[in-house]
Amino acid sequence: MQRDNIRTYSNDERLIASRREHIAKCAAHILVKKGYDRTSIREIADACNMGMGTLYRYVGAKEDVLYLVIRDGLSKYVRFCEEVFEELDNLRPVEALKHAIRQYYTMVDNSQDLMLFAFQETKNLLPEAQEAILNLDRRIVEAFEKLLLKGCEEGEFKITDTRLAAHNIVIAGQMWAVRRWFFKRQLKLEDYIELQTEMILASIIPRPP
Amino acid sequence: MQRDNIRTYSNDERLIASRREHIAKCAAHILVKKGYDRTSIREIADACNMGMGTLYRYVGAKEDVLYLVIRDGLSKYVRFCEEVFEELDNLRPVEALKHAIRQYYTMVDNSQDLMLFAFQETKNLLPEAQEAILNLDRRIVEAFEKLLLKGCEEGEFKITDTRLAAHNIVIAGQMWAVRRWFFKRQLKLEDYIELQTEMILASIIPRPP
Amino acid sequence: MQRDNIRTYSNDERLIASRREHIAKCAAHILVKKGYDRTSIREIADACNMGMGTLYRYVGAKEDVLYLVIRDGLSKYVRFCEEVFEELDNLRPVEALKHAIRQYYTMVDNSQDLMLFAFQETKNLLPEAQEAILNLDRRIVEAFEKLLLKGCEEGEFKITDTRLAAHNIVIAGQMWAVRRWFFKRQLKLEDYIELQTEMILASIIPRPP
Amino acid sequence: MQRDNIRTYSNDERLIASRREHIAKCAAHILVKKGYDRTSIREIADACNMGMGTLYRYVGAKEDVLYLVIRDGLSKYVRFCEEVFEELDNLRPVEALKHAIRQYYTMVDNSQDLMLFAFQETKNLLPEAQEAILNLDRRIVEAFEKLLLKGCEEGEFKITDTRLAAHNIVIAGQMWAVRRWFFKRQLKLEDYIELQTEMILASIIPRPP
DNA sequence: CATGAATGAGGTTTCATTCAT
DNA sequence: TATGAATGAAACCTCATTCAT
Repeated sequence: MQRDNIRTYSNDERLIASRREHIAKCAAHILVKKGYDRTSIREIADACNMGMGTLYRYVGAKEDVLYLVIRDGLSKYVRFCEEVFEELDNLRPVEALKHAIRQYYTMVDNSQDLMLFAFQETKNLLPEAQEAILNLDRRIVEAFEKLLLKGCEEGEFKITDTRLAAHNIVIAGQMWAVRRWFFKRQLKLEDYIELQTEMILASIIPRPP
Repeated sequence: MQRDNIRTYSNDERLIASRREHIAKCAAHILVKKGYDRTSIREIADACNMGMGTLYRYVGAKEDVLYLVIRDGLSKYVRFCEEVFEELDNLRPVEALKHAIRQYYTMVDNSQDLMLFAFQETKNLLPEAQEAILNLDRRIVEAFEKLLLKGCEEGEFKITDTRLAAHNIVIAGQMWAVRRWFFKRQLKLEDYIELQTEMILASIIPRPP
Repeated sequence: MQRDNIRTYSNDERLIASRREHIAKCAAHILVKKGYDRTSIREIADACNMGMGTLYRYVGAKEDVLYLVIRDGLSKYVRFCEEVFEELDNLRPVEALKHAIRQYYTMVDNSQDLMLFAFQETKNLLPEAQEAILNLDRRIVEAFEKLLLKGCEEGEFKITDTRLAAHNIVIAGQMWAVRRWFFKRQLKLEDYIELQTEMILASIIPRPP
Repeated sequence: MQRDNIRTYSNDERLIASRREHIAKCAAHILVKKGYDRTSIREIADACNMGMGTLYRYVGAKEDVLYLVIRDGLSKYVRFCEEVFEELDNLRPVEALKHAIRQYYTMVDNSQDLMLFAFQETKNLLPEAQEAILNLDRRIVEAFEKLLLKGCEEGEFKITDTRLAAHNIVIAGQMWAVRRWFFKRQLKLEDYIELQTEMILASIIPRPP
């Protein structure tokens, strides 16, 4: 796996895909909870209601499970974002951005553990797999960038580097998960969204001369 | 260690401190390069030019080496920042902030690997040790907050939540290390600093009515 | 193990039991010969014709091997004694006791090494496991006590404290194993049995007024 | 040591002897409490208020400390017994034996821990050292045997094998230490002495025809 | 296709002993 | 003479992976 040319014992592509999805679903919880290195294959197999041998029919190495879990978890949200953002097309740019930020930050809040996990454990993947994960991240950034570009075109935003601006928006969202120890005591998600939105808008809405 | 009341076999506080510093210095490179879980005690000891037994005279467990490395690396920069920021006192707030950002981001750039490492591996520490590390982070945030508050008092900045704003500045800096895969291909540090400074200022400098 | 609720990786109770028996059998010789602390897990595994990992599937810690060996060895003999003593029911008390002593002392002689081993190493077990071992010892004492009590009832013995007397009989037998260095040079088992029997009887057969 | 031809760094025989006595005294408690294998040289040295290096000036190996402790502890009591038994010369044999038993059993009771320790750990000594320890045991047996022989000569005892009888007396005493778990719950030392004395006498006092 | 028993390399940690000071 | 820092062999134990069933 990971390289998508993993040696597998099965030839039924359909079965393989479905089993891998099952694995990604079931292994997520225990991996996220215990950490990659501290979770054994046995525990993963148990969590998947499989024998260890069976697990290895659909996965080439432990690392592959990690990849499946992260990819499955993140791509779900990427797709969700892309769909949601699509629907914002008929809103004014500022409104669209506000909605997008809210959606994204809420989504991050809902899957804090997974995000943090992906942040910490992606390093354990092979370079190719890492790249695949990072691409998911890129797609989110690009989705925001699209909104920003549209705003620029319509003259509502003034941004030197839209890619960077989009990036900052995404980062600020992820930080809600990664640095929750910092915020949680003094800030509610709702406040966080509001404050960050305010700051973001302040930095991209052109000021009168 | 970690709790700073580790069982040690030596009573010479001076020696312990110096050896631990040595360990923090020498272990950093290999730990950062290979990752905590993939580096064995034997490798760490070798990197420190010590026998394994000697290492364990100054450290209660492998985890302690991780703590030493992270704490040593980060605290060096925290102290550096605090000192540098002190000297910005006589500058106008905007200038002071610009300088501070430049200093901090440059510093992050210089110790990219360590920052990323700390980000990914702090989770392996005991809660108490984690807290100690996070406190270092807090001090940086507070140092920036101080600058922002001064700017607000002097009427040059207008910020709803200075803590959050300071936090965003720090995050953006750390992101240069954590997400270098994202930037490196298209942005030089100098550009990054300039662009981020621009966006940050835009979000905190009050606009004329 | 030891507590009989050891964490095991297998669920097949039958297999576990059979493997543990195998371990008890195979590990006995080397453990008895080299001593518990001086025998490594690797040696034990070799003696069992197993990989170390396999050994640990059926045992939670090295200590458990010790428990298995001692329990297996002793319980075999306890059962043997209880069965043999049962058959002495129709003999006159004096004859029954004589037979019992002979049987027990002979048995001790046959398993000298194990008895000595059990004596010396039981201290390494967890309290619960120690208790289990000591209970085996108690059963032997009780078996003898039953014979003594019967003799008292029938007026053939006169004993102030039957428990203590039974205890002495057992001790004298075990001493043949524990202190063989003392006896072996000057006494054959046969002589030892005869002399001890004589002294024991002298101390419990009432003398005519 | 042990072989009394240990390589030592000192030439001052007097100093060596005094240091070794010191070691035997100071190490006894911790060794008895924690067991030989579970006590480290460091702990022993600490207990002796010495550096580890210093300890090794007077001792050739860890085993030697064990030997010193056991020999020192036991010989103290052997000498005590021999002296006490000497003073019983003018008593009638029965009375003398009664006193001797009481003295010995009481002594065992006072040094239960050491006796048990010696019992369990002597096996860790070199054969020569084991022999030295066992000789101490022999001396006690011989002391009792002397009393028994005197009684036989004076016609008050009738014993087939005085050595064995003496041995049984000693064993019964040591059992108070070794099997305290068995007795302690139901028997006080005083009772134990009385009962054992009764049984011993019954087995050696000739009965009228 | 499914299973889990078996494996042994390799992990962390301890400790008896030496030797420079 | 006294010290204790340094050492590395060897201890116990885990676990990713294979393969016979």
